[in-house]
Amino acid sequence: MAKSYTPAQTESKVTSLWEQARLFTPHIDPSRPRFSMVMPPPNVTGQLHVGHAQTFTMQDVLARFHRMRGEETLWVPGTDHAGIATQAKVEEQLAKQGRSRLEIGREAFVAEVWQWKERYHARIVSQLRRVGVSADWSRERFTLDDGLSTAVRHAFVRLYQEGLIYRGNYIVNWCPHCRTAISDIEVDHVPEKGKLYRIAYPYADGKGALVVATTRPETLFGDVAVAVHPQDDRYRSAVGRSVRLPLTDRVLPVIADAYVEREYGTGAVKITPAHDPNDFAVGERHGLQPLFALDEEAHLTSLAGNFSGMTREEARKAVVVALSQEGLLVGEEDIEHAVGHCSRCGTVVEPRLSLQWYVRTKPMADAAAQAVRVGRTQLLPQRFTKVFLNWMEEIHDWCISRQLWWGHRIPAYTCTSCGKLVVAEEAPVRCDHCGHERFDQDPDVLDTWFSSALWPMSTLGWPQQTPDFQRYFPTDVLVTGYDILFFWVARMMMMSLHFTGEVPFRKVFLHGLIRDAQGRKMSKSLGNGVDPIEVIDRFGADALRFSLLHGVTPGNDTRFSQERVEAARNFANKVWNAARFVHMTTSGCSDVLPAWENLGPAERFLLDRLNRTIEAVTQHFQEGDFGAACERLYSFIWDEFCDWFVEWAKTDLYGADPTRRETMGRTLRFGLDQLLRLLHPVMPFLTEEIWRHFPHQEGLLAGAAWPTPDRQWEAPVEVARMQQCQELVRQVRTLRSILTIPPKRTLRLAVQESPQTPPAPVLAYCKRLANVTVEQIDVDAPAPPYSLPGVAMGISYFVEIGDAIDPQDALARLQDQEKRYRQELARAEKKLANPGFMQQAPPTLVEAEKEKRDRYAVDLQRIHQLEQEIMTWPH
RNA sequence: GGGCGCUUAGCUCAGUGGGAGAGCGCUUCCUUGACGCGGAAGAGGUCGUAGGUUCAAUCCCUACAGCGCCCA
Repeated sequence: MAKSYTPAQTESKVTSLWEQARLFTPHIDPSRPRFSMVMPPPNVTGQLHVGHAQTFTMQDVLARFHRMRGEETLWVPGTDHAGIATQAKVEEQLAKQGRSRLEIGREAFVAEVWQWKERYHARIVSQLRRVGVSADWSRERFTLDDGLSTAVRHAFVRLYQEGLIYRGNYIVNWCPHCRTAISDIEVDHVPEKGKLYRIAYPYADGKGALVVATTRPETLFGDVAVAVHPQDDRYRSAVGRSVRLPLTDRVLPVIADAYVEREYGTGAVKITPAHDPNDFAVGERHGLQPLFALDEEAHLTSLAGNFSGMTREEARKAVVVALSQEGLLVGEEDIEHAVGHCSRCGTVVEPRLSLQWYVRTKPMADAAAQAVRVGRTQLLPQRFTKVFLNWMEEIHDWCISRQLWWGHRIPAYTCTSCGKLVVAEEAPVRCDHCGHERFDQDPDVLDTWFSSALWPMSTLGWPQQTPDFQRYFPTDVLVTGYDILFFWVARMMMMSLHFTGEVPFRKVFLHGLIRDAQGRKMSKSLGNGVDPIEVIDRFGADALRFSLLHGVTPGNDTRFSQERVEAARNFANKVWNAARFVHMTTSGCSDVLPAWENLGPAERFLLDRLNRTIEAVTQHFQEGDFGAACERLYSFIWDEFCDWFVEWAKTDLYGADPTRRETMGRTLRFGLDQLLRLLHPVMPFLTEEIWRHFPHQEGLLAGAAWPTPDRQWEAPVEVARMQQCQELVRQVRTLRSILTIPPKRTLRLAVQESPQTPPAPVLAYCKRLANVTVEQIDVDAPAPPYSLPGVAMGISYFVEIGDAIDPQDALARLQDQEKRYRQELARAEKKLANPGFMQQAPPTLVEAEKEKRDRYAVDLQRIHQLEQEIMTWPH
């Protein structure tokens, strides 16, 4: 094995080994337990960044973990067409070439988008493979595939037939830049400074004026009335009169409607039904015909006379100037209000009356909320449950039509002869109303999330009852970011429960977002997005994966920094070298663990620690706590295995006893074997490569069995003994450091025999680590010359310094230790003397406190003895 | 306005009702036969503020402050 781990050379090789073995394509076997999961499909809009790498690494860890546990594991990969986003990208590209989609037409444009899709799809798949995802590529899906499109049409038609999809003229959130409707949750509300204008609408009879308050004077050309509150005494006489609409010749009625807030502004509001949801409702109630003041690009319409053709912003200024010239601008007041922006392009959203398709969400939302309430689906961390339920309880109908070309075309057809609307999975051939044979299909497409909502079902074959669907649905786990809880998770819940009666997944692990080193969100405009491939090229895929999981808390955001990746790379190298050591020193040994009775204290210590690590890591993976799992793996491997066990092992490996050599060698190999299995889900390439250097029955590590804890490995006595050894070593090292004794110089260590003294084999492990020779002396034996005394967990010892010892110095050193131990002892005694503690603290804790007291009492007693001894030294 | 999260070592962040932790950085030492992408020894924190519950609070509760996110 090479001196350091070189990821570049091994990753592609290991990838092809996995693929040749076809380990990631499960075969249906109902006698086995099963684990299934769908990949949240990344958008083909662009390439992946490290945030994607994180979510897919988490999923990969779960897939590998469950596979190793012997479960028939399916992880379905795929990509999403991302209608509005991808269309915008391609339009941008065309614009750079001086072309536009309207110019080239729908068919040619869609062909362009498919080319874009192919390019980014290929890029995304190659990125995923480099990250190491162990998904079943033979089942890969794309939201616009035939099967998935069939599912979309099927769902649409059924919901329509059930009255859960309807078409209607309502106010939608209209993005004048994207020129499409968007749903409520695609609007970001941003507080902005604005003005509340007071405008005089003169009464038509010339007697005075009614002053209305508005933030949007430019829409006045769409006004159809002025409304006041019916109980507002100020305006009682105004109701029923008429006012003249400023800057126009039109005359408007003054109406009374309880929607008007008397306290806001002047208590009189202009009613513009085509551009405001509340005004629309008022218009409906009063039978008023809406008028469009703004067109689809938010330019003023011909109703605006001289102002027509202006943008909203231009028109506002111009209208205000014109009003003030006519003396109709009564006042303006600075205010702050929430303004809706298109979450895609940032343009201010224009509420606009238009004919759109909607999903009636209420019934489905109730079912979804109930499923979460009773725990059929569990959201983790749990705090997201409240957020989810809250949203579900206040859900609005979902506008699903988009005035785009890239997406699933709405399966609604209008007879060109009689105008009859037909909603059907396939285009109708003949109108059953008039017999005509020509239809126009609705030009619009569906919101991308409509198809995503079906993803866990449609990728498995739904609406067909395929073997995959029957075997793998409902899925077990969904891993995704909390940012798409409403967009996606909620909608999958609704669709799945409605169509199948089942929840789509039993658990949802919601994770946070990856931010840059300064804590900012990664974005294209900031240019702070990180390409996982660049990181992999520099540090290796395993280092990237580990860095993306280590130290993360479920549901919390994480900062990405190169230092973290470097630390992970160093860890990978550490693992590599531990394996290299085992490889070099134990080549003749089998990896079968020797019988327990043949194992020494160091080996038993290792197995005890290993046991706990297996338990902890298994539990953390099951709970989706990847950060905690990595922490545990890191400290077990680095601190316990490398820093201590391997160092102890050297004593036996380089020793003269062939039995010890064999026992230790086999334990080392076994320990490494187990460690590789535990680490494999997180660092699959490195561990698979190391695995190849050792002979195995099980084939690839990716297909090997997950370790199981063994109660027989619990060894509290040996662990305590080895901890004494660790403490003794640490104390000698500290002494060396303080006295600046070169590490090379071997010191003599004399250990007093006592009931607490560990057996000789344990003491023998101290020799190499502290670079000492060890001899045992009688408790009553005089201190060796030139030696400093100390006490370590019940062991009294003398370290021979070799120089003349100043008794004052030795005494001071002991007294310092005594002081610290006294404090500890006092703390323990104080607790034990507290009746409240004795009566109410858990008995185990009281016991532990007693043990602590006894331990410090023994140590203090030994320190006293040594102090007495020093007193007898010549001063 | 409602909800949620965060506030712990210089930086980035874990963590637990009962003796404050990691990584990086910093100081000193070490080319010991796995690893300098390493080893050893250290320095460094009134765990945001003020109350409360408890035998015991960094952890639970309340209020407040600051930062961030979501919803309206």
